[in-house]
Amino acid sequence: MTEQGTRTYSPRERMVFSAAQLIRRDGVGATGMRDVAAHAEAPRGSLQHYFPGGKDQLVGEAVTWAGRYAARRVTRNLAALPADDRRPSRLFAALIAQWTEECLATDFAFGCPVAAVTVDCADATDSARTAAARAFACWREPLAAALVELGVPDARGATLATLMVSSLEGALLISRAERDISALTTVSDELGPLLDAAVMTAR
Amino acid sequence: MTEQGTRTYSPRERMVFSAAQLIRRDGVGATGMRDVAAHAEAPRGSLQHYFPGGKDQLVGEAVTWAGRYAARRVTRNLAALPADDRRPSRLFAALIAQWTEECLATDFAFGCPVAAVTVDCADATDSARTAAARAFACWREPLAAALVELGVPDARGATLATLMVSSLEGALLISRAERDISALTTVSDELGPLLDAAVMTAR
DNA sequence: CCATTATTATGACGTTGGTCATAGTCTGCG
DNA sequence: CGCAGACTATGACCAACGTCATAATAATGG
Repeated sequence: MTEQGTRTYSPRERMVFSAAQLIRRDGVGATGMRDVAAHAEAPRGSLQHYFPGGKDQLVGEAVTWAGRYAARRVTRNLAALPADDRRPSRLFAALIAQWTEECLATDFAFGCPVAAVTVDCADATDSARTAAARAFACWREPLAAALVELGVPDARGATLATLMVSSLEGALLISRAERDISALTTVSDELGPLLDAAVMTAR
Repeated sequence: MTEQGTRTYSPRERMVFSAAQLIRRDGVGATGMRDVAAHAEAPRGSLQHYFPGGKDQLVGEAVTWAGRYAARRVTRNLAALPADDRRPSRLFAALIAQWTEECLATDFAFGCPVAAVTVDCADATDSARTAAARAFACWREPLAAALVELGVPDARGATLATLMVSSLEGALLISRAERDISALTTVSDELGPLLDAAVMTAR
């Protein structure tokens, strides 16, 4: 009721959001529709009303939402870079740091929902697989643009963005399995110089 | 019966092997015990006999097997490197190539079983999660040793191995979602120079 | 105030999954 | 032969899931 800064979300939005949360914690198979409704504090009857396409539709929307969320993180972290030190390595470190904090704060309960959908549905439901592909694209696109803005040559922006997302995704996987953030920090430290070197080659 | 080069596997081994195959294709949740027995052409009754610990035990053994399999791949590809060009980038490219061929040959049906178990069970069954962690360690260890043998300083062997596994794992995820191997080749190409540069710094 | 639509409530159906119980078959050895 | 032990066969149980059918309630606009 109280209309503060954070706007109030509709039940439908909450369900998509909750689906993404549960999926990235438990996987697609272990996430039930009833669980989603309960987690979103939304009526169960609304499921078939808002998502007549069933679970496939809900999973698809959840992963799409996750892709846009990741993209927002990129542009936000780019904007937050200090004016006197805007190197690609700083952007990558900031992104890794955000995931790292999330791991620590939640005791490694959450992974990436896009990864979860890919692993669980890549060979089953094609709609979910293509949604995951779009989510990855939606994530890499602003990242490539950010790299170019930071001085990386156009030709390498996209490939380095792919490398960044790959490393982040893999390190997140390892960190979650090991319940230890060292994989994340290692990737950030090792990849930083490579990213900054790409700026120099523009010369 | 006929004792040729490929030895014959026991029903128990076949079930562990089949479990890994099905898990990396469909995920842990979507892989049923009955499916595993059928895929292994093993009697269903043997499940409770060989795996009294139930599905958890089977999943754990499958991911452990996968870790050892990945480790074997590393040492084998290291040994197969040409004598006149033994750079870390060649080893990484060979590993990536193996996954790439597998993706293409199976129309991107399979991912990594360790990733699947991590995504599906990290927050549920702790035994599976620790098994996945051990599998990652079992994979990285010979990789770090290989890098050192190729001239990488001891201090960086482990961290670069982590970076390699992370990138490979993440690129595999993206490639599977996109049904396109470009993420895998990109990672291989971009990371190669960095790996070789680590040899030079030994000077 | 009514009618039409949007939303929510609830129970049931059919399937599938993991697990257990029980009994059967095979194997080797004394 | 006969009897352990290892292995296999099979059906039942219970819980959970996605989906559907049906009805009730709220919101909206004329």
